[in-house]
Amino acid sequence: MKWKEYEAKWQQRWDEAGVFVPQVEDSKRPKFFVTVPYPYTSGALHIGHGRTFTTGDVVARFKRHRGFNVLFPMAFHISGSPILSISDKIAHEDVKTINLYKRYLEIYEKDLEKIDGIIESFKDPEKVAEYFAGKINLDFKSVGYSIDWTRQFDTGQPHYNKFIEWQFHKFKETGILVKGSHPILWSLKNSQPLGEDDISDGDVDKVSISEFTLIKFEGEDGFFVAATLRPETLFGATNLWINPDVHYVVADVNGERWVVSEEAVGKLGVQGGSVKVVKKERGRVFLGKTVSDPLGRQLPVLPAGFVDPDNGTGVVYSVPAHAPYDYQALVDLKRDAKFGPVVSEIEPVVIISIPGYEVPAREICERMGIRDQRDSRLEEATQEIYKAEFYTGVLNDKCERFSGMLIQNIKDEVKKWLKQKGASGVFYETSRKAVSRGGDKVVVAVLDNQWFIDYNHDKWKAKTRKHLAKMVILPEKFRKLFENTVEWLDKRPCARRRGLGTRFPFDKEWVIESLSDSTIYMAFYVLIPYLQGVAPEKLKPEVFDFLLLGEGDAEKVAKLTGLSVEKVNEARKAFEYWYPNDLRHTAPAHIGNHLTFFIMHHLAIFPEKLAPPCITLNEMLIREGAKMSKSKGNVIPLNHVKEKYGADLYRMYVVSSADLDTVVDWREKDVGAVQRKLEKFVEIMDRCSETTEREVVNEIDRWMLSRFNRSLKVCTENMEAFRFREAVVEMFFKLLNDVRWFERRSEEPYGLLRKIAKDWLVSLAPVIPHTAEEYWEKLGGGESGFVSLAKWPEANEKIINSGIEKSEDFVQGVMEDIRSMIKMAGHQPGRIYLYTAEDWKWKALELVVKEKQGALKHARTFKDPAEAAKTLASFVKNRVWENGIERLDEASIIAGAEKILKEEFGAEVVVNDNHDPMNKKGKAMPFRPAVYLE
RNA sequence: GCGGGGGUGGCGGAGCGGUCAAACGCGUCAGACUCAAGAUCUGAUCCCUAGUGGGUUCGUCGGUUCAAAUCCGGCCCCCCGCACCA
Repeated sequence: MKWKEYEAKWQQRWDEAGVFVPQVEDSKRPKFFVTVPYPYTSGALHIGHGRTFTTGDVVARFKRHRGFNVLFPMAFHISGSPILSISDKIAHEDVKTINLYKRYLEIYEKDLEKIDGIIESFKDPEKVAEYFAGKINLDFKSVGYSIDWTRQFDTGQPHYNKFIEWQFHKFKETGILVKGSHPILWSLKNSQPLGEDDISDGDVDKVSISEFTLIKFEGEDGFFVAATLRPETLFGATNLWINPDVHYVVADVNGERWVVSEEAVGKLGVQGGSVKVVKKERGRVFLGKTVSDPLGRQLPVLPAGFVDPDNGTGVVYSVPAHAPYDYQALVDLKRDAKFGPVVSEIEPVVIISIPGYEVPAREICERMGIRDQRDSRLEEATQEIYKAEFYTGVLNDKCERFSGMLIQNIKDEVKKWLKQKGASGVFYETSRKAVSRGGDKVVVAVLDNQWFIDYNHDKWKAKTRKHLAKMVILPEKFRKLFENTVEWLDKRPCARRRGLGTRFPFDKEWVIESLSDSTIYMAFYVLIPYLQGVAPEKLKPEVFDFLLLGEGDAEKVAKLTGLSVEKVNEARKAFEYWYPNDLRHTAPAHIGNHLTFFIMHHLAIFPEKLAPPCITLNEMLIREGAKMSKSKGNVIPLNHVKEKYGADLYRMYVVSSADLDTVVDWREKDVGAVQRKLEKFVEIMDRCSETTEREVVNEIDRWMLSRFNRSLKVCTENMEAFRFREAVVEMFFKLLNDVRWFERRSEEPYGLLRKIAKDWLVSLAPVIPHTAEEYWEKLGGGESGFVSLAKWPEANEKIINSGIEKSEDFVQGVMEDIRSMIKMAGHQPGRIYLYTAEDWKWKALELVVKEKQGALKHARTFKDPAEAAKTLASFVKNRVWENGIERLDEASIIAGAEKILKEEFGAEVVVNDNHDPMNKKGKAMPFRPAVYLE
């Protein structure tokens, strides 16, 4: 295909001419600063990622045509743990990872020999980042993004680190940075935090952290510590359960003596406790003993096989009235020789009232016919009771101060109360049993000295709500998601133990978390041209204070950095010129974190006028109805676009096939349809470039120009409103159909089309820039520079002519009628007679348009009042006034369309002839001539 | 569970109070071109009807209105997010 050639050609020319590298200007030309989040460089990007960047590029290009000085920069994100994990895995010869990356490399490397060497280099994480950054850069160029690459950086660079350090200094000054402890998923074996990616099946079956309440039961060996998710059930406890066959330990925990399972003691050790094991015992050793609960009651310790030593503490208190497992275990134990007598004295204590139950656990076990405590249906029974109790349960008078309260309201209250009594603590457990990809068990650890960003700090949220209300969010339906996110954001850890990025400035053991280091970096794009020559260690916070906030003075910054005072002032001026970031465009997936941080961090540091004014979003892209994923093997890398489809086809498809808030479905068949349209467009442009421009000679020429200007008007309005699909459908697809019609109707279509060809090219240049450049040059536009920088055409309203368009609609309507009649008749006519409506029918129509229902009373004034009444009534029924009907000279319009009618039907067309054997004349209505075929 | 978004023809999807039997595309059918296939072009594609007319449709059940795919309420179903993950 020829466009492969010209796409590369124009990309190179743009590059050489620096077309997309803007300068700070003093002129009145307004600036427009647009960003799309920098990609994470752990692998190849695919056409789904490309959708977002393409949309951003369309905006950037459109704004350029509209006279803005546009800054559209790009950088690369390498912060966080994924790239590090990849390197680690490759260094450890992880076959799966190595194969995955080999496949990635095959996308880019023709020379397969080189792949092993590159993989080898990936043992260094920086090489991974560097490699993919380089490739993504080329991918982006290959689809024609109008990016200013002179500002490219990555988030591991020392200059960037200094900038992020400054950001956190600011956070500290404002008081939003706080310190505390925090639970995370952890590998006990490697003493390392585990992210979703590190956990086996972590992506499909998420592991979350559950908070258990520890409750202490005092016995002669120390405290038996039970872990529960439902501390309020303590009031109904009747005994403790211990698994007789597993190992328990007696240990010193924070100065107290505790009895817990062997598994639990390891977990306690990483949850902030100081733990020392005193001795290890089989569970059965403790059976039959008595403990006292926090309410002062004496409870027996009994055996139960269902107790899992690896869930919670392996010590469970029994609530037989409400927990089916507990109830059934007691029933089972009644038959036991040793414990039977003790058990028979135990009565379930009902503490929660729910409709339909007296003693819920007993009734459900009996109803379901549970056999024993190994019965698998106990799980189901438990769920049912728990659910009912959570939503409808009310604590009864056995629950002291909590009686009468709803379960769902009191959990935290009970925890607080138990804590005050000194009878409880907190224990974290994973929501499911999980192992890391390396095979070690996943537990929960509590990190002390964790740094948080406190999103609830002071007036921050109030300020955010206020600003958000003023922001433009498009599509508007995503606004609610922002509002909700602002509400639920709480303290969020912002430093991690592991990962690439910027060291936490107040504690260098930590690394700034990767979402928190990419929220105000748009400012860095503005500064980077000025900072590149400065040694990073010279970039003290004072430097950024001046450049970004105007605090301090240029002389001091010049001294600190070694830059000249002029240069420093220039940098400050650049920032004042470009900021705020007029538009941030990305995917809705980021609303729940990145985008909201983006807004809030700006508000925390900058004056409100520099906070983001506008965010636009586009949905994802799927392929043939299915999500693209590595495992399905249906991913199309962005790199394949230029070879397989061509950049302009890809861009046109992505923009035209769905609105921003709708998923794009990449369907090969539909892509082919768009391709044919593009080919048609190119063919028209070729013809235009081979012809000389001619003047308007007839109505059909006027029609074409009217259509063009109308489309241009609609297109411009939609582009301005970010409705790109609509804009392109109008300016490309509909207009192509019009041109096709015009080709049939006009003797010399291309001479006339040449008049509008250049404007047409500019209006499509944001979407198909390469084709636009190519034909811009062919049509002689090149003398005035690149089409990418051409002025957007203005629709000429004076040329838009509804009357002419109506006439043409009329011709098409007549053709349709004739066609359907021929179809019904089943044979070709030799002659087609058309009869237009008589004058009085037009008068009737006009009367109804003017007087609506009132027109009916004028029936008498017509020659044939009965006929007139019927006609008037039908016009009223059809509410004809809503269309603002204008009278057409139908006979002469048909005469003007003689050529196409003849061509189409291969028959002579006769208008208003006296020959009317079927008496059709009377059937004619305005806009609907009667037809007789002969 | 909480929060958000949706359910339109054989399919993907526009439409979001009247010009709607519903854009555009895919698929299917017919015709043209071709030795033929493919591509391309032209047309048809809810049902009835020698035509501009009638009938039944937009998850489901109701309601508001002269008028509803479009507004309101109930119900059913699907998708997405819920934090330390980029």
